[in-house]
Amino acid sequence: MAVAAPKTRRGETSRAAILEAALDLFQERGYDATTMRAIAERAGASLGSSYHYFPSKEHLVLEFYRHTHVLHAAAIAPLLAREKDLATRLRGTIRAVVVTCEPFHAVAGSIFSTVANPASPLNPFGAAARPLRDEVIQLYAEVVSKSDARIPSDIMEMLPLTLWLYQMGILYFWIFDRSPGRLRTLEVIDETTDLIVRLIGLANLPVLRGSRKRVLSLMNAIAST
Amino acid sequence: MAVAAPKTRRGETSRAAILEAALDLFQERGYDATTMRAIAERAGASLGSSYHYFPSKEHLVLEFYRHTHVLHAAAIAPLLAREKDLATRLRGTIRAVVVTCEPFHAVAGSIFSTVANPASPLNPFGAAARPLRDEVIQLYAEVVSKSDARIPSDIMEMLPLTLWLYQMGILYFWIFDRSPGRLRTLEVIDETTDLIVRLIGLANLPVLRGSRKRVLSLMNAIAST
DNA sequence: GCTGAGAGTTGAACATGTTCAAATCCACTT
DNA sequence: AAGTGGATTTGAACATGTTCAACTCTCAGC
Repeated sequence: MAVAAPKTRRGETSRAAILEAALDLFQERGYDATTMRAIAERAGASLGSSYHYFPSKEHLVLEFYRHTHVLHAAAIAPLLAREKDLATRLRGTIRAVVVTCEPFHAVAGSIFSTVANPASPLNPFGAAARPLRDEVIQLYAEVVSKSDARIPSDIMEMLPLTLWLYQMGILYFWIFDRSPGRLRTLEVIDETTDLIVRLIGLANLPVLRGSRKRVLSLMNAIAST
Repeated sequence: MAVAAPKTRRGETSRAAILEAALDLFQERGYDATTMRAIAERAGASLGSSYHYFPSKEHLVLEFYRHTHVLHAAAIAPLLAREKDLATRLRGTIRAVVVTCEPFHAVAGSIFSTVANPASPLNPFGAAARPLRDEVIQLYAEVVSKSDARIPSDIMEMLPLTLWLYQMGILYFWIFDRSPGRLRTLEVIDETTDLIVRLIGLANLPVLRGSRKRVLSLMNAIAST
């Protein structure tokens, strides 16, 4: 593995060509059917060059995720700037996730299996994925904090991480969704986002205080591993 | 892929030798470091023979999983026969899962990624894995139904499936757990099983009725997909 | 213009999961 | 005993992710 940032203009061009070829081919054929040789060929580079800039095929998928994240963030920016209602912000954000990923639905399954593997450097909980993960969590922090909802600080603290996990759950459901226009996923999103906001409101009930504290401290313990 | 059940005594012997060699090597060296050639060699068979009985290396891992399920069911039988308290039954059952799987911790990542792969016919939500899945869910149905807890029927209906999902979550946490004796996982199990039982008790509160109905009907809708 | 060091490139070589057509074995029939 | 058909076994061949030592290119400093 020889991870290397390009240091010349020529290097930048090569790296960009390889990445673009990879993203295109992943969309066209899926992850498994895309060989490193095919990527190199389409990029007009050699096999070795690909490995000069990307330590492994899986690292190319990570770039793929980064790409969709950028698209997603751009897509929801107007909504987040305009809307103050938490349920609306959350629903719009999660809906935008599946809408943004829609072009990749056919290949999402094979990519998911790679990513779910705890041994993979791509694993969302691993170190390699940390910068991207933090960015996404930060996005959910903004969804919540710039809404007009009044949320207890202990919940507020865990909410972005929780919503990130929730988003992954939705994506997993979405992968299986064969309904036309992915309507079922959208319905589930509408129902669950509404439920989440409602349950946050209920968390202040005295009878729930004990469990709430326990749940939050448990999540804190797990997250700080 | 040429999946084949052995039809002679000789075939049974070969299949058993290959499986045993695989299980041994997985434990000794882990999944990645175990090559199909090494399995064949230790089994005294040829490379092609392994593929005659097991369509892929991952299928060998799946046999591993089936094996641990049998061990797990046997391990908790006495507890389930004796104990009536739901929290105790649940805690014991889940603890037994990770204790049973402990020798295979190093391989578990591959098992999980195999199982989580939406494209694979072995996916737990797919048809091929249905027998094993139903067996596990049935086991959780027994954990709940033969306890002395009084549980509303609508919750009772979704609980086994939910607990099966919960078990998968615990296993995923356990895979990442590097603490000595996997103590962190055991702590999380104790805390979460207790929380689950407590939350079931709270579900009857009038103020939670609405959300409870919505959550359950959502889960029903998802499960019946 | 020459040179050298470092950046970039190359493709052969390797390891390993998987396939497959041919060879071998064996229980049974005739 | 010879034949037969299916089960079993074999290992060479293939596909593909990855490594690496050698090669080429570029350009700053002289």
